[in-house]
Amino acid sequence: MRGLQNAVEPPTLLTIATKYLDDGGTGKHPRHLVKVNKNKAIPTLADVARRAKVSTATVSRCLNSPDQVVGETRERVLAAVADLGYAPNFGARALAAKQTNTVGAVIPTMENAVFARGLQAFQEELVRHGKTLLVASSAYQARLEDEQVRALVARGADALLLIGYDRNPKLYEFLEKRSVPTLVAWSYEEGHAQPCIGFDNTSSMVELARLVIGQGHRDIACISAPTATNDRARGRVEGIRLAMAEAGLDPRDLHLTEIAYGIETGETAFRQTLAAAPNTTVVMCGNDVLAIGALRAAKEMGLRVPADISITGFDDIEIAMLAEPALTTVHVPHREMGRRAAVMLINMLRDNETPRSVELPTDIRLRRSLGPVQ
Amino acid sequence: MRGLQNAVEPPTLLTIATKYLDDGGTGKHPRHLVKVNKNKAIPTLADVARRAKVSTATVSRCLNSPDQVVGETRERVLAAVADLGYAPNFGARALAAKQTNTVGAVIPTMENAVFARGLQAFQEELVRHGKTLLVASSAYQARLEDEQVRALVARGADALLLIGYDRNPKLYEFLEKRSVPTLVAWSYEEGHAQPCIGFDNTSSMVELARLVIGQGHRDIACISAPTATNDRARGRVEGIRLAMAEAGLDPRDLHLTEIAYGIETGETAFRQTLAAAPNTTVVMCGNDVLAIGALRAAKEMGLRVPADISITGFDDIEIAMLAEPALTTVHVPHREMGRRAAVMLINMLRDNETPRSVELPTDIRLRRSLGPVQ
DNA sequence: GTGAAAAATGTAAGCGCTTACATGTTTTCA
DNA sequence: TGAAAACATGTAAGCGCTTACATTTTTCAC
Repeated sequence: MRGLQNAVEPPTLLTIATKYLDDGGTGKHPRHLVKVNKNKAIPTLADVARRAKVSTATVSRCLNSPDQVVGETRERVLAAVADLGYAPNFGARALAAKQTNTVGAVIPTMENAVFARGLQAFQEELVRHGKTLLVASSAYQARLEDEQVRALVARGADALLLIGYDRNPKLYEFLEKRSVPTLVAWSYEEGHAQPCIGFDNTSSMVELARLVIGQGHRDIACISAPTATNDRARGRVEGIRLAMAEAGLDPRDLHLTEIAYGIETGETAFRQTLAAAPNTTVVMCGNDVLAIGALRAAKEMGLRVPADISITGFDDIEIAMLAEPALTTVHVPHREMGRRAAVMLINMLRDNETPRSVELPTDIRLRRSLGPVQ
Repeated sequence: MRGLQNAVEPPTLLTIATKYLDDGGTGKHPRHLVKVNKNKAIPTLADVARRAKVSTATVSRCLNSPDQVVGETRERVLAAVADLGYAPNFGARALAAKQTNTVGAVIPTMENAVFARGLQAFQEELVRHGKTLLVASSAYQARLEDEQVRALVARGADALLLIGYDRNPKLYEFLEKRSVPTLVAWSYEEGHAQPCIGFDNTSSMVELARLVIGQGHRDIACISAPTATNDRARGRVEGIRLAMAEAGLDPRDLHLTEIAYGIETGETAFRQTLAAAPNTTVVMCGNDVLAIGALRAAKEMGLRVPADISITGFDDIEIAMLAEPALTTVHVPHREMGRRAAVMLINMLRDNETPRSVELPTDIRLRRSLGPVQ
């Protein structure tokens, strides 16, 4: 930021001299350097005002609401701004104006394409409205997420985008107390104080599971991220169970393995699953990354997909389509979610009111990795 | 941010009453609301100080250099902080301390896994040092990048991470003038004022091209991102040419197609390439994403890879290994690059000096998509 | 126990903006 | 033509921190 200069540069001869001489010996400024505008000190509003022979208020108005200033004056000020290479000091502006024009987002990780995509669209839309994005990631850890949220708020985030609803109620209280508009994405659930934009993880998975069951599968296994602190993962597992119950199967028969997201972990979980439940005919995975791992493990084990075993994913990231065989999965409109999340948050900031939550549709992408039971 | 509350909430009865009564009728505060700590006004440092019965300086020290405060006092202050739910005001802190503890990064896009990965590692390392990440993306457009860099600086970024060296010299001047420490990543080139961390795009590609030529390929085509404003893309193409010259081939015979990065664009470019240069036996792509597109197009065209045509990529993202056939590519240590970039930038911020640039090694991942000429 | 040095804490001056209100100047129109 | 309204600009009070320097308290060698 602008003042940095003073902090990082060793005093030059000029500034040192200034230090002791420039207050005219009155002793009124015993401790602070007086700015010397040569010597590349960074210009302030006051410098601009002086040069343009107007008050600081007028300069400020020129910059923030130019139509309040008459043409001639404005030009003079703008010329001074250009001459001096002036740019406003961020901290001062934030302090005085009580907003930073910065929006924070805490996501599990940028390494999963779903978040990278969503965030990219989110950021693009923010820029369009003159906002900047602060990013932090939680690595799917509640404690880290908590810290990051607080850090972003402390860093002046005017509003926040969070993924999913599961988190410490204290954190929501904190956000409430600080009146930080917060939007939840990647989930759609009724009955929360915070608005959301997302999709219904449960019913999306119900739909996919119906399709799976329709193919004759009865021995279903699921590889999921840990469900205890992840409402999206929980919803997806629940979806499978609901569809099973609906089809007259016992939901308790679902063979569930919980493991962190990752290709390697997906491989591991797949092996474990088949070791523990050898009759499994389909492995429904909590996301595409796990499914890719499962696919790879299946290949290594000499199993043909889908002849010997079917595998499904969730998200429809690029890999899903490129895998061999291509992955049956649930397509989620990540980019749209990101873009619209930005719009909602900007409106919340402007109108200071809670908007209606938005449910986005998902759809099944039926590809070769899912086949009928042999 | 903190003071937002005043700005967005309509005055309540309580605050209205306060407005006119609370200065004890002295008229000393005719225009400003006096804070009412009930009624969810946001606590300030002064509130904490009052409650802990210490000075604001002590509270500040507790928060910023706790070891300067004796145990008992510190606990009392921290208790007050917790009771009040205090968190420092960002703008005030930035203004007074002349730094934001915020680092900016402008990358082409988060949607390419290489940047997502690098940025993820970058961010994790920043967090470890108490810094926050400001992100913007340029979509590979110079003008947009220029704007974003200026925006991040205006938003108080203490330091900046940029991708590649190619950009308007004016922008470098600007950064120089504002003394914003800047690190260039994804490139390694000598002779620039800004330090960098990255790899030598040219020599990495030379190595891969040697391997290709070693397999007997003579009719080489290349699909690259536009080279005019992208030193990395330019270096890679140059690498192919160098290797050709070295092998006694005419570098001008390289059939080059420039197109934006993307799977679809890769497909398109591949078709164009084979239409224009049907004797091509290998298509070397500027990155993995283009290569995946090429691979797909080849399949659609009924070409066997590598029997009929070889294809190579660059980056070694996840998809490269999962593709069918798996992609021969140049492995780049993106995560390490991101992590170390953060460390370098933090050191630059601390020591206020330009560090030595760091060259990271790359290595070839030879996989099935490259084979000998038939 | 004493005095000096070290450690802890307090005081208060900014940091560079925004903006409520005050003041001065030009329009408008009866 | 003159009073009111509309407009342009100025004045100066914060915004909530950090930190240089001042003051008070503790520590410790002798």
